[in-house]
Amino acid sequence: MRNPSSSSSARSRSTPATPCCGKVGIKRGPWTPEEDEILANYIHKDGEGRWRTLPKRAGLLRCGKSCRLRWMNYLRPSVKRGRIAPDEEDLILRLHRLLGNRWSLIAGRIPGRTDNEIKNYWNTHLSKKLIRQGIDPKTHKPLYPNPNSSQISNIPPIQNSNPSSFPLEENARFDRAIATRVIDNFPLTNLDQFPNQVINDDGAENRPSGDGFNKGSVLQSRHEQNEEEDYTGYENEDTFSLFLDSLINENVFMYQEQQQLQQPNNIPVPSGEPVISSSQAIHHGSSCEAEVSYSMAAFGEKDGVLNSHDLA
DNA sequence: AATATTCACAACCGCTATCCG
DNA sequence: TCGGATAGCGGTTGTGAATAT
Repeated sequence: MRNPSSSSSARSRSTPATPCCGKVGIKRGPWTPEEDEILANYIHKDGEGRWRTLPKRAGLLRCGKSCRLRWMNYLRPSVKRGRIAPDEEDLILRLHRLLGNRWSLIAGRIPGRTDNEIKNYWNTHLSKKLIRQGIDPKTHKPLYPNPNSSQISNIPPIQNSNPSSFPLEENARFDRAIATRVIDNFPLTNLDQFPNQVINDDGAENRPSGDGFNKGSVLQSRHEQNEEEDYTGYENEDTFSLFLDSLINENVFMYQEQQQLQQPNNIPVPSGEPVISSSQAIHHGSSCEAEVSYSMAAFGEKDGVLNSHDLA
């Protein structure tokens, strides 16, 4: 991996002089350690935000957009460096299967990883890996439905970091059934209101004010201002977060049961999906356990909970 | 050793959503 | 209501490093 700060600003040579902010004389290309230090020191002193005017205030010959990107993707203390771990890779696969190219949403569930990093990792590693396995990385469906006509039949399968997460197609059917139902109940704006989350040293999750957290904080302030009104967005946010957490743990029914406790008859189950029986499981406690077993069997896991050793 | 190719990823671009006067 | 400013997102580009020939 090349050192992003040590290389010369070759991009500025090769790219036409059309700075993203429309200003001439703005430096582009790789950041130098000196620039990094100036930016980091300034943000530590004055905080994030007001990116357009930040370069001038900090004394940088960069556009605000570039400063923001550099801070978000590289300089932020919460950014984790290093290789994507197998369990992180597996989580990316699962979340992508559920959310598609919603990189910021995916990144929000993987502490310390940025959307850009996950996007890059997907494009350079995971999408190719899925293709080699005969799986369409966009749909997570088989590229060649008929195995007899498979053009990749002679290609040995890639060993997945977490074999229990495959076969993907089985999982995808299940996940999409859930996702369809949930996304229908969480409009796009609500989905996008889920900020990245930062894990504190003590392990608690916070929602700081920068890096996409503005929407969440605005949402909260709106909620506080309109407590008298029938406003459900904030509840949806918590519910969706809970849902994603449950997916991460592969315990979808924990989510569903909490849904039932909070809002009975909240999410209609579409017909024709295998998960439809889960609603029966909720309403008929005796069949719940069997349905959990069925659904989790599709994930190749036991007891419906994804343990850390399962991911290792 | 020289050259070509592939890989990995930082950075940029264009666009959209939201805020705010 | 409108329009400018701002923040954020996802797609794409282009570079240096690594590897193959």
